[in-house]
Amino acid sequence: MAQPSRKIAAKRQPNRPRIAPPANARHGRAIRAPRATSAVLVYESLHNEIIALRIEPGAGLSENDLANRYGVSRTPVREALLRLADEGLVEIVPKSGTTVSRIPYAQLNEAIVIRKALEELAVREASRRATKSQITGLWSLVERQREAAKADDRSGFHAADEAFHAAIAEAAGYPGIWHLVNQVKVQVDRIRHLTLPEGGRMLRVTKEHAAVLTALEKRDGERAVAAMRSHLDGLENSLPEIRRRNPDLFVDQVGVFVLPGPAGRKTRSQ
Amino acid sequence: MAQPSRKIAAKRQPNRPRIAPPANARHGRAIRAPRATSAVLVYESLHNEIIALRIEPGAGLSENDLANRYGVSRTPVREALLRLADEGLVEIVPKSGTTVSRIPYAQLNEAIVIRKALEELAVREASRRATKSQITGLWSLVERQREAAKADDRSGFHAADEAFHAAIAEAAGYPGIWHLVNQVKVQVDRIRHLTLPEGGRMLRVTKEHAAVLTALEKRDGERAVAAMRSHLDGLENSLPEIRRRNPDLFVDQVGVFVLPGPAGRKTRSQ
DNA sequence: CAGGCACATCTTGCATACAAGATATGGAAA
DNA sequence: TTTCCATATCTTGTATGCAAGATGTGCCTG
Repeated sequence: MAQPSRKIAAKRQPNRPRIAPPANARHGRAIRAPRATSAVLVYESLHNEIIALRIEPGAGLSENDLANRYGVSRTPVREALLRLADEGLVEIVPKSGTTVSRIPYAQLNEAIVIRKALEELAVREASRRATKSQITGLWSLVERQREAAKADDRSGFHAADEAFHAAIAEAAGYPGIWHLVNQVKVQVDRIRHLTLPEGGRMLRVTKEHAAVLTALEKRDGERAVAAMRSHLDGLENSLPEIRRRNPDLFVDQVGVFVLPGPAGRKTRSQ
Repeated sequence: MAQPSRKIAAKRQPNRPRIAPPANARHGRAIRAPRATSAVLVYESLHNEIIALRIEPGAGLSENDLANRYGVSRTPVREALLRLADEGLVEIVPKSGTTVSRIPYAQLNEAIVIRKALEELAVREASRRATKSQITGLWSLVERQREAAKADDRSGFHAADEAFHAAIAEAAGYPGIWHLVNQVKVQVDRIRHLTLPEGGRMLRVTKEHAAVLTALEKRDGERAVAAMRSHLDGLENSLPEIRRRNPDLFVDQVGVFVLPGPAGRKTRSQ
């Protein structure tokens, strides 16, 4: 491949956009205003399927198969897979194949610790800077969440949960924190569906949010941080039990052999 | 686009890799063991050019031009640009064009604050968990940095600087922190070359690292955190002056019009 | 029966052609 | 002169074909 022959600058380029693109990409991958292209649709579909564990960790993905399945060509499928690989949800081996990543168990604890650090920063700052209207909005989110919990609407509950955390970051003046948290918690999200429907969990989480918000409203930053911390401790403790129940979904260390023969447990999807 | 007709799982797929891919993707984009493909080479080249401001913020990039310049087809160029767009270094407007992002000034402070939170977490934990050999390795990095500073080797100095921070995260047992920090500080890196060669800066930074490490070695976590914090405060204060000297490189808010006519200052590259 | 090697067949990486939309340009009309 | 519109030409998005490597299969050889 040739090196660029000269400094890149500006021969006349007649078709240059005059409007700065929408404020999507903040710190990185993040939201990216859906361009509604086939590639984005495929990406979102695969992302959801993988996060929801509807595609089994370790399963093979073929660009051709996916292209047929979605009725598009390999090009947008490939674009989607490359983004998923950057997120760590699939693993591409150059001339060989692409598989859905197993959940890297060692990263789960790390992800939770990092998330706590980021969200504590957010809630501390939000306690100082949140406006009255932002606090009102947060209360309405808590209320919406309570309603979803009572109606046993898990999907709506989860949506309100995410909106709450995003709004905290927004109120802190650091909206990028929520984007980062979203990146960090990708693998953690995959085990969300594995938590047993422990009775009253949703109402408990709602109360924890309310506790955070009560402290925040009183501008008691440290108490808000503590409440957020204990809120986020919830999942961490249940990790070992979840793994015990679903051993095949996890992997200890990436880069090791997966024993395929009769000696090892058959871990490949088929 | 058709929806996938049935649950994705496992018709027989003869060519499935048996070796788990190398442990590249940790939390996200991150390192990704260089696949030495054309797309990666183009990506790395463009990434470096943009970070070093050798390509002007606001300049237009055409896939065709880049393909010619690098002597490859549009396909790998496109793959590189998509990754850069996810990182926030370029902005793609669908059927119109691609430009190098201007530096979003508002995000710089946020990035620095987030970085501080992450690195404080890392150094606190490293103070507890670092092994003797890790501490020895850190001292050698400080020494290497001191040598580069004395030799006025800015590039070597910067490499050692980054290695030091990465090693702290490693010693903390949270290597993913460094990957996150790398993502967060992308835009900040772009103004690194704009700092005036304030005399003795490199030696001062080296001393700050030594202070962090001295506290860490004594297992005095809080003092190490404080040292790291003041270390990272350095750049934050110089932001306004840097912007004052290079107003065209920055943008306040994304999503606004860029006045192209004679009424406004001509901000496009050509 | 065991080991090894050639080959068929899959995989991803890249090049190229086409499609559809956005912008700039130039001329026509007021 | 100013405004508007048709159009040429650029842009990115997608489809498709080819290339090169990797893996599984089965025959061949010992």
